[in-house]
Amino acid sequence: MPESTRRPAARRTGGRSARVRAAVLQATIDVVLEHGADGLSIAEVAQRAGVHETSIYRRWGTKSALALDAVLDRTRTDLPTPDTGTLRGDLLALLHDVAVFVRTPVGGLLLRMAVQEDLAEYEAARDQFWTARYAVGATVLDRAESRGELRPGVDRRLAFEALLGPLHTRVLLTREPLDDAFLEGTVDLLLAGLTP
Amino acid sequence: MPESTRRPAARRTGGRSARVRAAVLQATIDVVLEHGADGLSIAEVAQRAGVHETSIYRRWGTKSALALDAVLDRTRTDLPTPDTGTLRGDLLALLHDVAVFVRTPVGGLLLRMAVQEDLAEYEAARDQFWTARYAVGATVLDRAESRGELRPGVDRRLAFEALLGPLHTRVLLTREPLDDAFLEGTVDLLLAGLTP
DNA sequence: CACGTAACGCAAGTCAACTTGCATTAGAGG
DNA sequence: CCTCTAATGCAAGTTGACTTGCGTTACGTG
Repeated sequence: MPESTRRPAARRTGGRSARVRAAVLQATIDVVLEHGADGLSIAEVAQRAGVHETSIYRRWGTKSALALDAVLDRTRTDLPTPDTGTLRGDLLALLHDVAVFVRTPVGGLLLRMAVQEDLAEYEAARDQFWTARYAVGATVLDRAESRGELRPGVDRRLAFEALLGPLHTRVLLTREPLDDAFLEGTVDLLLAGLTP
Repeated sequence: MPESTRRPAARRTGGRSARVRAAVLQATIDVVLEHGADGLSIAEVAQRAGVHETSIYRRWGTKSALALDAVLDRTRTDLPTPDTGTLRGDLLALLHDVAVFVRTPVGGLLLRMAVQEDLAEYEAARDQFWTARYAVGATVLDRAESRGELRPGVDRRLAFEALLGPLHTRVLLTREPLDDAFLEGTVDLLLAGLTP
């Protein structure tokens, strides 16, 4: 039978598939929150979800892919766009929101998994995530410029990286605390610069 | 026999132990560079090093610990302290050196492994690493202050985090390229700040 | 409501990380 | 040179990630 006469291989959207997926992702989150990211066991997830191990392997393939999908499913990636009236207030609100998110168990896990390079299939998701975040930063900076609070010619992307970079460094590498002094210090340094 | 009468359990420093350690670490680096970090196999390392698997497991315990030890053994953690005569030149040289390092296979691997949290035993090494790096940054900033190039009251640690943070974000999260425009843009933004 | 098939259940097996108990070897100290 | 023992060699086993082949179920479609 020629391939062209067949239906376009309609996927099963609702019903059992959706139930299995929801149960597995929920069980995955539960296990990760209980035993940590390294304590994730496919066998335990399968048992809790009332599903056979094979079903998990056929749909997700690897443990990493399952964990990432579960975390992404629980993550609202849309960062609220602050509008406090001042650039300093907006940057501080942005940085604070991100700090709250990465201190969440799910948020911290997402950040650490994003560092792993073995998940080529999620490149699109990564690009979409950062594009959305950079758009929030650009909006904040555009508003500041229209208020005359921004030095002309500032690259939006560089500025946003300068805002979030120190936070990422602390969380992922040095593991120093994200206290208010750090958040405010980062924003004030970014606003004023190093030169007199 | 009371413990106090025994010799202080002299470790075998030279000889076979040292040879085995060197051979295993060299083989580990070779395998990682060939097959990538995920393609590291203890069996292959043991075979190449002419050593039994058990010896590796008894000394390093886990695959992660072995990989980290091999990378640290190959890493000169001392970052040269630049002295170009200007703050901008020094910051650019610092950032450039770090960029070159993290683009090295071993450097990139070290950075990614530092993110993993399951190696509690290496906390001391991490603290020492970052303390040394921050000292380099502080020296550069101190010299700039004595030349009158630095705004008074700048926190050394925050300034250094602001310099390296964007680079870490690009390498680990967004995976954008580390071209010269990025390095110079980051330094110039840090120097001038966002405000007019 | 009947049919086709995507998705699931089940059993069996592969592979590599990691463990354990015991024999053997080779440095370090006397 | 002799002894003690830390470190290695060796064999056997455990565990969990991941695969494969096949029969079964239940959702989607006519």
